[in-house]
Amino acid sequence: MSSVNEQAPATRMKAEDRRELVLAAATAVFGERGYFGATTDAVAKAAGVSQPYVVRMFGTKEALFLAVLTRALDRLLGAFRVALAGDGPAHPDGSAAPHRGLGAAYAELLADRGLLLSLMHGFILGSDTEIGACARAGFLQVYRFLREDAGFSADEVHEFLAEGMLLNTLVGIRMAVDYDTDPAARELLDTALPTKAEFLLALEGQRKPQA
Amino acid sequence: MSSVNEQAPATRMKAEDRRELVLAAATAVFGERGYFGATTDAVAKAAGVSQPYVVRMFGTKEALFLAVLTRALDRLLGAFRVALAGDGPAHPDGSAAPHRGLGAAYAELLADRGLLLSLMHGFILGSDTEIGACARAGFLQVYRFLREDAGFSADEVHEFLAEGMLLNTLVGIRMAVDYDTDPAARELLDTALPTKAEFLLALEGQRKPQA
DNA sequence: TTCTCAAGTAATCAGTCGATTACCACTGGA
DNA sequence: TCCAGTGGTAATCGACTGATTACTTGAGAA
Repeated sequence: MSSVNEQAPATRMKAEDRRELVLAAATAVFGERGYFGATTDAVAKAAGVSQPYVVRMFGTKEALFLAVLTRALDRLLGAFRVALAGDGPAHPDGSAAPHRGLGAAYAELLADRGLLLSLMHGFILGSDTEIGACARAGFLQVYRFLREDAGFSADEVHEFLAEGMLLNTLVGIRMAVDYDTDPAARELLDTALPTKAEFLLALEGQRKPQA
Repeated sequence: MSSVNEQAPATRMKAEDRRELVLAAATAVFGERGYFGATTDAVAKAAGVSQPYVVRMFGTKEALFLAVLTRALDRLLGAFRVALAGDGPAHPDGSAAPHRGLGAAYAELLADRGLLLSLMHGFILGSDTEIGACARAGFLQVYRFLREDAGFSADEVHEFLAEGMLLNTLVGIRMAVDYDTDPAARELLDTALPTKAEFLLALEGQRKPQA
């Protein structure tokens, strides 16, 4: 219908660019259906290439998923780092309070549904040997960043992560589809996304175009 | 090699009991691998019956998963209700503060890994038409309970749910396996489970029997 | 005792999916 | 210009899985 989707022999492209394109497509697909629910063929179609090419590019479906997780974590930490960097000058009183900046950065990451949802799917598959190890390492990497680089206290990290997991869940459950019809859903979303509710609703394509 | 697992023609049983047994097994399997990752055969083996019987009992795999979600929500709300009921008398000052009681009830539910993890898997599959609808309805049911029956404010529900989602994630990711080796994991778990860390570690079977 | 229905299985099928193989076509340097 | 390597596909295979069918067995009411 729209965005990423071709059909013909797929215009030639440098492998690195194609890889990034496939990773982006895979992130979307894994985010929607999880590791087991996603198929390499769905990823291939979303990326506009053939299924065997996707598999050969990463070796196995599992390796592809791990690549998606790694890329998502890189993006997450990257966004956090720029938020942290741009936070200092804008803070005249000198004392540390990067919560706002990092929170906003996180909220913006929600724009790519697949990114945080793929991570979330990975988190929940902790029983899987390889995926679990990757997920734990990534989660702890984020923890350490918040604790050490961002200067959060243990309680602050804890609160920040809890907030993040709730947001991920609300996006995953597509709570926004009930925003207009269920008062509880509306209140919950308004509370969880103080000023961002409209923004989130829009990018979920759940709202009529509205005036 | 322990708990639920038989082999021979499965001793005869009343359908209702068998159904509960299968639901318990399915909860464990879905909790570990998610909806798509779990197989009806794995559920059957865990319940000690044949695979066709599992399917015929619920019609489809999806119906089985929905039954698991419904049962999990019933248990969750049931545990909340008893916690809320037993909370009144123990509170001499009269003012409302059921947070402790409900939090403890939730922590105890973590003992059944599958219960909250199956829910979590359902939550994240919000894009699926049927599962998503069931998950949203259940989530909102919990929200309303906390808001109306437990008397939480919108902010309190929000905080309580965030905490819950983080706990679910920590259980799903099996963070406890890194408790002994990674200081960050230890700090995170100690912060998230103030007094319950040891308890959680034990029931994940991740700790050596310890003195 | 007998008869019937509920509890349960074995066998098997059709669709799906990840992976493999063999092949094709462009592009850029010698 | 040629040719080698890279970017890509078509065809297909084997394993897995959810579902279906047809059959078996035990318990309890008449």
